[in-house]
Amino acid sequence: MTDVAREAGVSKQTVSRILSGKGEASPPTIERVHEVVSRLGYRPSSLARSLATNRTLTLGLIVPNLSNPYFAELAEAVEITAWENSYNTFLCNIFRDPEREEAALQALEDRQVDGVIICSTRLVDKKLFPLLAGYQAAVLVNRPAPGDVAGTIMIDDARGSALAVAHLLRAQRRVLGLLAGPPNSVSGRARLRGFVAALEAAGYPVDRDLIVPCRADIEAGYEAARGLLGRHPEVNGLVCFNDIVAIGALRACRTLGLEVPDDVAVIGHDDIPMAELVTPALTTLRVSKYDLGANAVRMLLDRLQARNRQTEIVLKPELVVRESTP
Amino acid sequence: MTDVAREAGVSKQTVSRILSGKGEASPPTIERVHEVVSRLGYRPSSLARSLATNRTLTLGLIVPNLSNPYFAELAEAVEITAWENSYNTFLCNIFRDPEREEAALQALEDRQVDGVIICSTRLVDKKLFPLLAGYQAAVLVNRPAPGDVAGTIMIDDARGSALAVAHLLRAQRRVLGLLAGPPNSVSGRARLRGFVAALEAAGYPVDRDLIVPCRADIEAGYEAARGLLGRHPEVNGLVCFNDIVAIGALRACRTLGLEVPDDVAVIGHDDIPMAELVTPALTTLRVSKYDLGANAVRMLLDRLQARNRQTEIVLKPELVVRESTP
DNA sequence: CTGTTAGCGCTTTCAT
DNA sequence: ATGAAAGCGCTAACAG
Repeated sequence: MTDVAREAGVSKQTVSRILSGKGEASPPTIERVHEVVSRLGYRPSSLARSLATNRTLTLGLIVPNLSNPYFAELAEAVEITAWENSYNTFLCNIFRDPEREEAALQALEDRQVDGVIICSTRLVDKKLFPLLAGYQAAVLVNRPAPGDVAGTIMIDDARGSALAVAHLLRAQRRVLGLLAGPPNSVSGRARLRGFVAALEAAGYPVDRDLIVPCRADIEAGYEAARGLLGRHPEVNGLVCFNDIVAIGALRACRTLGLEVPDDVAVIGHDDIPMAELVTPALTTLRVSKYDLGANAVRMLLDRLQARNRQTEIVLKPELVVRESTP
Repeated sequence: MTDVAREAGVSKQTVSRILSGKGEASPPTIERVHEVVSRLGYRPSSLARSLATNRTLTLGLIVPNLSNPYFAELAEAVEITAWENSYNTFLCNIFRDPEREEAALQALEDRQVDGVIICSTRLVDKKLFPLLAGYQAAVLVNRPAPGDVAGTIMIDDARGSALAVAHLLRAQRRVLGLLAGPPNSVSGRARLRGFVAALEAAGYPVDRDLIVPCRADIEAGYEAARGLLGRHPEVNGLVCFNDIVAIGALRACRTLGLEVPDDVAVIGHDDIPMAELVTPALTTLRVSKYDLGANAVRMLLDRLQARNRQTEIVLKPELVVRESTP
C-alpha cells in the first residue's frame, strides 16, 4: 500500500480511503490510484484490515459431521449465502463431542470470526451460553436459546409428525407405531410430542408400547422395527424419527416378509437424498436444508448489524408422498 | 497481553515467549505468567499473531459442491486432519464455475491462508498455475500438475476400470458397455482409457458403439443406459462412469424389464453411500474419500515445511462386490 | 534469562 | 480533499 501511495503521489490514507470507498476524494486522484493499483496488482491484506477494524468478514460453522448429507447441504447453503455477502466460512466438524465443540468455539473466537452458526449442539446451556458471549453474534440451528444469547432457527417438528399421522389416518391406517429416535435429541422429543398430540387430537388411543426409542442409524432402525413389528403385527403404519431410521425399517419389513406400503406404511423425516432412491421410495417430511442454512446466515448478519430484533425463525416441514405410503 | 505483562511484572516479550513456547524462561516466571494468564482469562489474538508471523494456521478447501456426498466426505476428512494439526479450514463451494473458482482462489489468498486444496478444478492450466503462485503451498485432488506448482493426489482410475472389466469377464460377461461420463472430466477419460485397455489386453474387441458419454447425474445415466441397451440388447455387462450414473442405469434396466445382474451386470465407480442402499446394491470401485482428504492435507503440510519432495500420491481403488454383479 | 525497539499492513483520529 | 501520527495485538531482532 505504501508503494501504491508513492507511485500515485499521495499518502497511504488517501489510498485507503479510496479503496474502502469511505470519505471523499477528487476524481482525478481516484482515477490515478486505481490505475496504480491495477498496474501493481496490489491487493489489500484482509489480516491487517481485520486487525485495524476489528471485523474479519468471516463466520464459523459448527456441524456434527459433513458425511451426514443433511449437514452437508446445510453447510453448502451457509457457505453460499455467506459468500454472497462477502463473508468466508470456517468449517468445524465436531462429531457430537462436547469437548470438541468447546474447543472449536474457542478456536473460532480466537480467530475473531464475526459470528458463529451452531447446528444441533450437544452442549448444556451452562457451558454453551458463556461460550457464546465471546461472539458478536450467534445463531443456533435446531436448539432454542434466549434471544439475547443467540438467534434460533427451528423446525416445526411437532407439526411434521402431525402431518405424518394425519396422512396415515387418512389412508385408514389406525395402528401407528413410532420409532422415536434418541431420547436426548431435541428434534426427537418434538417429533414424539407431535405424534402423540396428533393421535390424541384425532381421538385415537396412544399405546406407549408402540413407541420405541432408537439410535439414529440404519442398523438401529432395522432392529427397532423388527422388534416392534414382531411384537405387534397389527401395526400398519410406522412413523420414523428420520429417513435413516426409516430406511432401516424398510429393510426390516423386507426381512419380515411385509409389503410396504400394503402391509405397513412407512414414513420418515428430513427428506435426505437417499429417501428418493430407496425402494420403495420413502414418503417423508421435507425441510429445506437450503432454507435452514440461508436463514441462519441472514439472521446472523442481521444480528451483527443489529438490524433486526427477530430472534427465532420456525421452518415448516412439508409432506412429500412417495411409494412407502398409500 | 500488555495487561498480563504488567500483572506478572514482566515485559510483553517474555509473555509472548512463554506462551509460544519459544526461547527460555525461568520456571518461576513461567509459573507466574501462566497464573496471570488463566486468572485474567487471556487468549492471544490469532489475527495479530498472523500479521506478525506471516502464518495463519489456516487452509483453504475448494470443492465443486458439498451436496455431492463424495466431496462432503472429502471435506470432512480435510477438516479433521487439518484440525488435528492445529489448522482451521476455509470452505468454498464453486459449483464447477471457473469464475467462481478464480474468485475463491483470490479471496483465500487475500486472507493469506497458508495453503490450499483444490478438488476437481475446471480451470485451465494457464489460469490455474498463476493463481497458485500466490500460495506457499497447494495440492490438487484429481488433477495433475507440475511438482513445483502443486502437489497432486490422484486416483488410479484406469486400474479401477480394469478391475471392473476383469470382474465382469470372470463372470462370463463378454459384451460390455461403458457409460463414459463427461468427456471433459479427467477421471472420465482415465476410466475410459482403462476400460478400453483392459478389454484389449484380454483379447476382446472394443466396440466404440458400446461406449456412450453422458452427464454425471441419475437422469443422464438413465437415458444413456436406455439408449445403449435399447440399441444393443446383447450387452450383458455395464460399466458406469460413477455410482450416480450407475443408479440411473439400474433404473433404466428396471424400466426395460431387464434383471440385474442376471440379464445385465452393472458396476459403478466411487462407492458413495447410496451405492449400498439401492436395490440391487451396487457393485463398485471404492476409493476412500477419507484417505483422499487426509493425504491431501498431509501433503500440503509437508510442502509448507518443505519437509518432503513427494509430489504425487496415487490411490488405488478397490473392487466392492455387491448385488448388481454376479 | 529478560527487556527494548521496531515493525507486520491497514485504519482511525485529527489537522490542514 | 488530503496528510501526519498513532495504534490494532502480536513477534523478531537485538541487546544486556
